[in-house]
Amino acid sequence: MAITPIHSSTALLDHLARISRAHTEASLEQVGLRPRQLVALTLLRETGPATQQSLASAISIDRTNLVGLLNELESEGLVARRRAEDDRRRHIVELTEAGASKLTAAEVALARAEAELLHGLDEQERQTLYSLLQRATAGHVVDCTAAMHERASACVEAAGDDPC
Amino acid sequence: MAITPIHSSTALLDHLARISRAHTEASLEQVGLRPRQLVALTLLRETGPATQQSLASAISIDRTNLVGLLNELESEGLVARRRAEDDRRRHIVELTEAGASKLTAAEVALARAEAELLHGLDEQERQTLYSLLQRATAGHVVDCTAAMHERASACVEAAGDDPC
DNA sequence: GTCAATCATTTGTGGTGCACAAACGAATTG
DNA sequence: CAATTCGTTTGTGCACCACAAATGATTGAC
Repeated sequence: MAITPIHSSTALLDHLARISRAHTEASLEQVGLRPRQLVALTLLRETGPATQQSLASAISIDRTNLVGLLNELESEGLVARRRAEDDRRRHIVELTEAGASKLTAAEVALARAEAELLHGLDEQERQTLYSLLQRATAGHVVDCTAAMHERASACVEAAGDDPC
Repeated sequence: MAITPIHSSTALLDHLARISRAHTEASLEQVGLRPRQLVALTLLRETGPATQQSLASAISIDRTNLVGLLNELESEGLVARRRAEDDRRRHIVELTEAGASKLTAAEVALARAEAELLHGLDEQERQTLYSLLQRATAGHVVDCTAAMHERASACVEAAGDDPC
């Protein structure tokens, strides 16, 4: 008989995300980012340049709310919008170098807050958690073919840009 | 040299919690609970009867917001408030049988939505995720001694109440 | 060349959840 | 008896969000 957990992760996810927000908000403020901006920059780094449609889908927000989010990030030079060459209706959004730096700085700033947040877990377990979260969220990214096309040509440029 | 993840879990936690909410809201609505209520009932089950102060701390919400939350849960018979015998200023909040049933029903209803949410993980990984989330959140529960005292006497009554 | 459809934008409304503040009454403590 | 604690009430404002309608630029089908 298959063992399935009778208790669901939903409430705990919600709860931990909320505790996380409380722990990390001061660090994020120091770096000058808000939670939603951090998520957007993180997903943009992971997915690579994307259309607004695919980015909205990846972040799971309404495209009208995405416009405002990108306006803020663009006005700070953290992302850039440019017209797709093959369809000028579309914008391709990409992380700028300033954005990548800011994201790295944010993660450095968050490290201590996150160590506190996850103090009940050891180092190995923290890495397991990150990996599981990454794979769970990766299962929900939707790529439009146009964005995939752009990514193919952007990959070469981005190859030397890995923040590791 | 210790390897520490350069990327933090904060953004992914936030993101997965948000996707989770989108996936599970229909199921929760069917059961007649809101996300915040689910979290409160879940933590109440895990911590046992608690003062409002310790519950607010466990859920990480302002005590003035907790009042409204408990009013809703109490009016539906899902929790009960009673005065602490040794300090009538305090209320002890506990899950009722109706509340425990509703929570179990909610988890059953959420099972499919959660399977979709976590389709990128296998069964073992889902259980690992649950365990890590539980231990990460457990590290943040603050118990007042009065609540602990109440729990000692409530434990015997609750022993036959485990929904497993 | 025209028209329908698409992409992004703008403007707007209303909602949830939340932090924070001030004030209050009941109850406890010293 | 006064200070403190616990919970409550009322209030404000913010971040984030879903949803709707309308618009202009652009593309694609015919």
